[in-house]
Amino acid sequence: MRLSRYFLPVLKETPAEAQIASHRLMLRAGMIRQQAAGIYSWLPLGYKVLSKLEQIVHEEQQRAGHIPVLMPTLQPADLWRESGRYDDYGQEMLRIRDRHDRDMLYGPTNEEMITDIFRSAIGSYKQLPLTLYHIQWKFRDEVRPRFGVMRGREFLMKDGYNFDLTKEDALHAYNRHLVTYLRTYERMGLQAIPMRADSGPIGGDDTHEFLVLAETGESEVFYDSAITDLTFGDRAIDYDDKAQCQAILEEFTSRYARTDETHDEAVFNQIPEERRRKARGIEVGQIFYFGTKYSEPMGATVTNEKGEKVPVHMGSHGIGVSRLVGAIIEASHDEKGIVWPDPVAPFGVGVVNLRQGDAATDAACEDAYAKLAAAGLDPLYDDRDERAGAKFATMELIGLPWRLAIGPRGLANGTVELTRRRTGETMELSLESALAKLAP
RNA sequence: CGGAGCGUAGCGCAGCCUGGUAGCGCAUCUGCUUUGGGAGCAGAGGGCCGGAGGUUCGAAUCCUCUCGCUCCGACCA
Repeated sequence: MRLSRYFLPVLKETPAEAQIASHRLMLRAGMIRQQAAGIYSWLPLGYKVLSKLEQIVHEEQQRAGHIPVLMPTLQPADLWRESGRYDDYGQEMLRIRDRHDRDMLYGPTNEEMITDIFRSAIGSYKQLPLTLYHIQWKFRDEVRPRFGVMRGREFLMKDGYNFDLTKEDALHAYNRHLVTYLRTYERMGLQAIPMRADSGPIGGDDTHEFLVLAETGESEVFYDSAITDLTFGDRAIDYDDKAQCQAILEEFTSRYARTDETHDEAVFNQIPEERRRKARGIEVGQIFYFGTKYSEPMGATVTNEKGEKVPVHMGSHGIGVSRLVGAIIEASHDEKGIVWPDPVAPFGVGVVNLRQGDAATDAACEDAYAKLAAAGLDPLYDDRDERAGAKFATMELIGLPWRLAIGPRGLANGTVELTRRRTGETMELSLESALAKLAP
């Protein structure tokens, strides 16, 4: 992409309303524009990152055999009357009436609707297990939206739902989701720690929240520092292997890690003092097992081997995709701007023309741009008629992992400058060597 | 939902107390000079002063109502 033809409305000054780093940087980098309290348009740069996160989520869900669907944002109130949540949910649910005076709502979550879909088509235990998920916009009419996309009213969430014959199978689905989430967050360059949490209005017995440690997090968390040494890595996983998934759950949840809702000071104090950590975290996902809470009242049953109709065991599992954009920035930025982890960066490399209009420099930049694009590196070429300083500042603000600076000074020696955003480390080398380094 | 603020040019702000030509910086446009860390000079464009009522000869400014947004707290998949 040529910056001169792109839409990247960066701001030199910080809008007054933005309090935390991710919100400030998203506005300054031209990623989002606020349309109302807690409601944002996603501009090209932000949308690109959001799409990359979605893609990673899709890949990891489907790797585990979970099946994508897409449910609507608007739902009929009657479904929610069946589960009893139409009255329970409170004012966070945006209620709408259509032209025929039918009660509708903008979905804050989809347990009822997915249960309805399930019951309309599935009747036998032989069709289980089944896990369906979608990535769709949700609306929760928060009393006080804040922190940009971190606590918006409208937000993009992946929500998945498992249907199983027995509690044991459903708990395997729970474990399987935990495993997929560990890999998902790690692929995004994040450390998200599963912590025992409170189930809240979804209800249920078992639940873990995934938290990214960050000073601006809304949750207070307590953990054993040994847990931050764990990495998922590139493990080969058989998602149908119950023992393997169970072992991973135990590996990642055996150390103390809890939010303030479930914190137990006495247990916490048994950890050696030097490993006790109290910090703040951003909740980026949650998994639940809730059994027959919805299947029973809504009649989602299957016939088992003995010919009996039994309600299915369910769980739901969410990842806050739009919130993750903010969470990644909170976890990865410096005083100059965003520092994207490579896998989620909106562009792979930024090409900076240090002397726009100089024939030799322009030609060298065009050449580099074409080669980077051909190598699949998705370059962003800053070909604006700006001075070098302004281009550097923009590149640092939007946080691309690599910057390739080309100017007459280097060209005289046959070199370009390759700079790593995260470290600031700069190498002067030939274009060919730079290409080899970027696309080995 | 309690408390506190703020709405003036695309962004950041001043002006309001004490009523009388709507301003500053950045950004934008034009020209010239510049050109390796957010350039300089000269010129130009851009405003329903959130909205509606009211007071007044006259309202960005005073009064009333209203809408929107933000912050602190409570709440929060």
